[in-house]
Amino acid sequence: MDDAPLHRLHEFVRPSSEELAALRNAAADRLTLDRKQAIRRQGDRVNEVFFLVSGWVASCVDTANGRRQIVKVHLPGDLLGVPSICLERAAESLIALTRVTADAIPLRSFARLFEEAPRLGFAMFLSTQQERVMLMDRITSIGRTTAPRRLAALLVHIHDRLKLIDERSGESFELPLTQEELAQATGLTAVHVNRTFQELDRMEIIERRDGRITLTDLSALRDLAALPPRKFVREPTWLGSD
Amino acid sequence: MDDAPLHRLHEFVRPSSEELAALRNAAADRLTLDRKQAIRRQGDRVNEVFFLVSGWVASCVDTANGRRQIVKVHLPGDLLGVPSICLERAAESLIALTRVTADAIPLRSFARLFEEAPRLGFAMFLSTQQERVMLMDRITSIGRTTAPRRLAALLVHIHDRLKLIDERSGESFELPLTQEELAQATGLTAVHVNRTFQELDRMEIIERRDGRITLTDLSALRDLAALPPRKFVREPTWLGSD
DNA sequence: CGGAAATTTGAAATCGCTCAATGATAGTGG
DNA sequence: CCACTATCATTGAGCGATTTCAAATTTCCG
Repeated sequence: MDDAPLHRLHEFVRPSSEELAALRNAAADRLTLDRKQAIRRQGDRVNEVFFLVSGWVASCVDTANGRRQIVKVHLPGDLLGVPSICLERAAESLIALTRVTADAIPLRSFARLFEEAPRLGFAMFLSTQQERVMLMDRITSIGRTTAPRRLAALLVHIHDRLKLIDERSGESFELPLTQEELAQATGLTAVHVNRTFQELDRMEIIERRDGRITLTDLSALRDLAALPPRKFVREPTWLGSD
Repeated sequence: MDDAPLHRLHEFVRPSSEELAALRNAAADRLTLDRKQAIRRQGDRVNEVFFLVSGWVASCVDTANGRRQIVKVHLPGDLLGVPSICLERAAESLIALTRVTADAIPLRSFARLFEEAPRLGFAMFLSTQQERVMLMDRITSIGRTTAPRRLAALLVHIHDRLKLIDERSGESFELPLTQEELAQATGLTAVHVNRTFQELDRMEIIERRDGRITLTDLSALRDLAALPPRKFVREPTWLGSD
């Protein structure tokens, strides 16, 4: 009956059943969108956040001169649009990368969660810090590394997150991003992403076949990415006993 | 007696005197460091966060192949090292850009703030979302724009933040970053930062003289940066009346 | 099957990097 | 107060990674 994926904050605390109920109740209506459609657009008034039930979504920032950066690729279980709650108008567009279903959570309900389930609030705080670390790593990858490393970092990142969602997920998965979208995520050009893919192919550390990608040599790919390893805490001791 | 700058979360709520007291009490010991010294290093065990009392600090991520990205330039009033609370080992090094004084806040005390002053907790949540937006904008700047635009974006960003701290601060200020450090922040090379500065000089939108920089044509600089305008909310209505 | 979208290829241009050297500035100790 | 040193800023030349533009091919989808 409840087909919802595990919420991201399960990574940090194990929510009680009341807390889970509070989360469920917060959602107002459910959206369904096709690939390429916008859940909401940069500049829109901020009235809600979204819980991604199924499908992939990109958070995009568009510059004044019409260039688009994908700042985050969201997988099921993610909260979408949270950064913009501190703004009057949305910082990012939320664009469906696949067919998507998402639940809208009005800001008022979202804020109430913090009062009604403070532990959950703190878990969300931790989860946000995790997002910050991932953004920092992404900046580092884009700012300081070459195209093959950037692509490697993105692939490894997605791989690791898929694994977190589904333990059975292996080194082979569907990658529903076009090369144009991969370019927007890595700060490159579609053309150059294409050539870089071929380079990784040639090095035999990845394989591509009809929309699927296989990370043939995951550790080589990880080395190439050159990002520091990140080990996230679960139920940190300093959180206190209660 | 209390020379501490306004805490960043003042941007979102006006804390009560009890809340301010709780904040003050959370701090354990005060550190003083010289330029170039590390408050704490990437990979260190995470035991505390820091409140920056005076001076500038850079949050840096180092790649496995020895390159450094400055992911954030901190000004007085900032909390330092918060992203790493979700990790066992620090994601970033905190490097003093000037002579610095900072208060260490043990994680246990930091967590207690959320229980004792929940409104403050929510303000910190909002403040973190603001950080996320700024990281997203930085990624966009680095991933999708040219060197002059990146430098413009950084300068405008710092200008705006200085203004927030001190209303009297104008378009002219000390910039205590070397060109090497500016390069690490913008994803460029020191050499190229130098040439880009000369270009901005020639365009007469900035002026440089002994460590000071003047944003001669702020709006031109803003246009050049090409980042979307961000208007942060104060005391959002959806936060509820109490 | 037809048309649109996505991938791939090639060639040329450009932006930013590397390397190496020179100047400028500031701090240090004699 | 000056010589000495280290750090930082600046310059030049050549190179290389990535972009741009344009076209060809393949894949996807209705």
